[in-house]
Amino acid sequence: MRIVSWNINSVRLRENLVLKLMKELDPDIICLQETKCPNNQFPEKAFAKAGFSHIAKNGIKGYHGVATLSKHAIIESDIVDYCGKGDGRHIAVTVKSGKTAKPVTVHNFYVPAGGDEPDPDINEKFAHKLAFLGEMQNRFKKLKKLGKAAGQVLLGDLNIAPGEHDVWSSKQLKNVVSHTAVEIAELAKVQAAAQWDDVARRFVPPEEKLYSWWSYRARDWAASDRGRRLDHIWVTPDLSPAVSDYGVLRAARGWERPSDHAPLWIDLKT
DNA sequence: ATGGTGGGCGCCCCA
Repeated sequence: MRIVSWNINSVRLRENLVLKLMKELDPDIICLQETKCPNNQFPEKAFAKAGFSHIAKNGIKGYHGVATLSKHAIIESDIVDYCGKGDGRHIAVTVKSGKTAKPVTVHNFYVPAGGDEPDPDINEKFAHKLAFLGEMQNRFKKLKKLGKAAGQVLLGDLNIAPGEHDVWSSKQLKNVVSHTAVEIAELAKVQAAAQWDDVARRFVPPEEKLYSWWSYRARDWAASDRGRRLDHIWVTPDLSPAVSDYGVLRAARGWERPSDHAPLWIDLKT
C-alpha cells in the first residue's frame, strides 16, 4: 500500500495537480493539507472518477483544512479538535486494503505554522503551535498507555524541520520559526510519546540534505535549493519492518503553478 | 538588512 502526504495549498486551484500525482505515483491513500476548501465545495467527483471514491475531510473556509482520499473503503474516521479552535488540522481514517490485510489508521495533521517571532509570550501563533504539539503528546501518550499505539501512521505538514540536514543552513535558521530548539524539543516529545519511527531517515542517510518545502519567494527555488523538511511520515514500531520504501517527489515542486510543498510517500506491506 | 511570492477573501488575513 502506497501512502502519500502533500500540502496542496488550495485543493480547488490545484485539483489537476492532485490528478497528476495519482497518475505519477499510483497511491492507495492521499493525505492533503491546506485544502482551504469548505467540505461542501470539495472536488469529490473528479477524485472519485480517478479511483479515490472514499474521502474524509475536515475543511474550513479560507484557511488550513485537511482531507484524506482513499481507493479502499474507509471503515472509520475521526476528527480531533486541537486547542478548541474549530480548525481543520486533523483527520484520522482507518483503512483495510484487502480481506487478509490488517487495518491501518492514518493520522493526517496540519500543525500551525507559528508566525514569525519564536516567542510564545509575544506571538500567540507560536504559543498556539507549542500548545498544539503539547496536545499531540498527551493524545499519543494515552494511546500508548492503552496499548493501542500500533497499526498507525502519523503524517502531514508538521511545520518543523528537526535535523541539521533537514534545512539548508541549520546555523542561519536556528532562530527562524520551524527550526528553533524549543519546537524541535516539542516535536521530539510527540515522537517519543508513541515511539513513532521517522522512516525518512532510514531511506535517506541523516547527513544527506532532505527537503519537502521550498519558499515561493526564491527567484529560482531549484537553483538556490534553500529548502526545509517540514513534512513527515511516521509509523508505529510494529509497522517499521513493513515499510519498504520512502521518497519525496521533488519534481512536483516544478510543476505548473505548484504548491510550495512536494508530496512524500511510503510503501507499506499490509 | 530587507524583501521577495502565492493562496483565499473581500478592502487584509495567512503561509
